[in-house]
This record gives sequence, C-alpha cells and structure tokens, in this order.
Amino acid sequence: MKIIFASNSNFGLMVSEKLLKSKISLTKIITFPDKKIGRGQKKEPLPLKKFGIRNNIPIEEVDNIIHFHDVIEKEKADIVVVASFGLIIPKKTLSLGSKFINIHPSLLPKYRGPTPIQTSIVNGDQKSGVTLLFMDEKIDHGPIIDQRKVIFHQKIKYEEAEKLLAQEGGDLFTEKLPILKEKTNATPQREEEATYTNLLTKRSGLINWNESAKIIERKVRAYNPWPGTHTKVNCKNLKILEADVQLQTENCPSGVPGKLYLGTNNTLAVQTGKNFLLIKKLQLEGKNPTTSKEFLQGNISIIGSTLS
RNA sequence: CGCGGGGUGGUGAAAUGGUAUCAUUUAGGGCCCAUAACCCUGAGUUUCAGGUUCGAAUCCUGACCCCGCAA
Repeated sequence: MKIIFASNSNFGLMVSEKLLKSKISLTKIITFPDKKIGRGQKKEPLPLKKFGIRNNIPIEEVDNIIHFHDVIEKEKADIVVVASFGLIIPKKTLSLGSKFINIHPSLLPKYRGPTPIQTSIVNGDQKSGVTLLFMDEKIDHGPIIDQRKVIFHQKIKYEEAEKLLAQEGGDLFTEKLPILKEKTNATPQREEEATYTNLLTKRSGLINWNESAKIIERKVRAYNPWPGTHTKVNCKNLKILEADVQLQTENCPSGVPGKLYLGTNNTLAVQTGKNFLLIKKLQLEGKNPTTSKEFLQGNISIIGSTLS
C-alpha cells in the first residue's frame, strides 16, 4: 500500500517517527524545501527531510499547492496522511482518488485551525486529544474516523503536549490503517460545536501585564519555544521561560502591572492585573537562560523597575 | 557574507590602560533551642593565540564558543 506523508511541522515529524516505530512504511514524504534559517542565513533542511534521509524515505520538496497537486496526481497513493501541513488543499486535489487523512491535535470540532495545542493550554484544558479524519475542502472540517483523548496535567508545556498528542496520533493511525482501505465509517462533525484557533505571530508572545498571572503563566507554557513569552526591561528583550502564579494577599503591596518585586526564596515577582507572576527561568537578550535567582545575584538593582 | 549583543571564581554580575571587586557558592569557626537568618576567617576567576604598552579583563588582529533580532 502506498502511503504519502505530508507535513511541515515538528508535530508531523513526531508522528512520522511514531509510525516508523510501528513498522508502517511511508512511500514518500512531502515537505517544504530547505529554508534559510538561523544566524548567518545558512540553508538547512527541515527536520522532516532529515528524518526521511535518515530512514531512506524519498522526499518531495513542495512549497505550493500546484506542485503538490502534480505530485499527488503522479503518485496515485492509496492514502495521503496530512499533519499540520500548512497549505490548504483544494477540492481538485482531494478528488484525485487518494484517500486524504488528517491527523489533528485536538478533539474536533473543537480547536480547528493552526494552533490547537497552544490554544488548549492557554484555555487551561485538563484534557485534549487527537482526531483522525477524512479531509474535505474546508479546514479541519471532514468526517471523523476516530478520536483519542489525552490528559493534560496542571503544568503541561507545549512540547510535552505536542509529543503526547503526536504519539497518540501515530497510534491511532496505525490502529485504523487496516480499515482505511475499505469503506470506512466516519461521523460528520457537529458544526454548531466548532471553535477555531488563530495563527500565532511573534507579537502574540508579547506579555500584557494587565492580564491575570494565571493567564500569563499558561501562555508561558503554551508559547515556548515559539513565539516565546517576552517583555521589555530597560529597552532590552526579556524572555520568560518558566513561571508560577503567586496569590496576592490583601496586605501585600500592590503596584502597577509589570512592576518587579523580590519574591520569596529570592525569585523575581511581577505584579500583574491579578496576583503576582513568579518568574522562575528567564533569558535576557544576548545572554544564556538562567534561573531568576541566579539572575538576581548580579542584577538585584532591577527590583522596582517596571516591565513593559 | 542579513542586523546586533556577549565570553571575568562553580553560578550571576562590576571594573573602559594602573592593587581584579560584589553577590551567591564552598571550607572552617562563632552566635542560637534552632535555621536556608546573622557575625568572623579562608578558598576559588579574566575563552584561546598573537600584537601595542613600563603596564592589558580593558586597545588592535585572528580563532573558537554562546545568545537576541530577523527569516
């Protein structure tokens, strides 16, 4: 059976790794061409391409939907698996005869769109899941083959959630593969329950200190490593890598949101719209990541200034 | 050659040509019912290779490494 795997994300990479472990052989991987990346603008193959090379899976580098159409037309694969591919596949391509299966890291119809994992963490969901569905021309809209739930613990971070969901997604696909050949039952999504997620930008990670510490702390977990949660101190970029919420008692001093205090155990505490955010790990522009305790050993004078 | 910051005790930072300093750490001692608190004493550092200089962490050249932005 010919299976093509199309993805451009780390999630896709992890799913394909899981499939490899489950002895599912992919006929071809479709991913974006090498991009200029990092300092120095060196061209670097995307992780999924490297994965393909390592495991002797043919790669097709595709960066537009016309080229994608041609590849699908030529290959005549039985199944095309798509996991956060980044291009919207038109009906013309979907009706070429291959079965298009999407692995989406949320419990559809909740969290359609590009950032389901981040959104569920920001919303404080206790559980999420992964959905296997047939694709149609609308985004994350097709009939559902099956779903798996994944429990999110209290302090789950993006990368951990992504890994859990990718593994569960790989398992789910592996399990359903035998019946995908035949006529498969699939349940249409309940349209009235659909919610959508938005694309994140670098700006999404800019912290608004008027928000509550609870929300900011969730964003710290959801948005790292990208776009990262950042703020400015003395005109320099400061990334918040790890944080906690500290409840504010009534007799605690209360200042403008963004103001820095010395917290318990020599950590950095920031006044937010509601309660304090305890910064545990941070990174100043041009510097290595440090714990806030270490950071304060040489930067104690920062206490009292305000983040913006 | 996309733009930029940086490399100083184990860790985080000062010192911009003249005795390398501070915090933390660590060893020992003191105080105390007790302590991660407080006091005293000690330990430990300029990434590497050249160059300029009476003298370099500091200025110049080269190498290696780390990081922010942008993509």
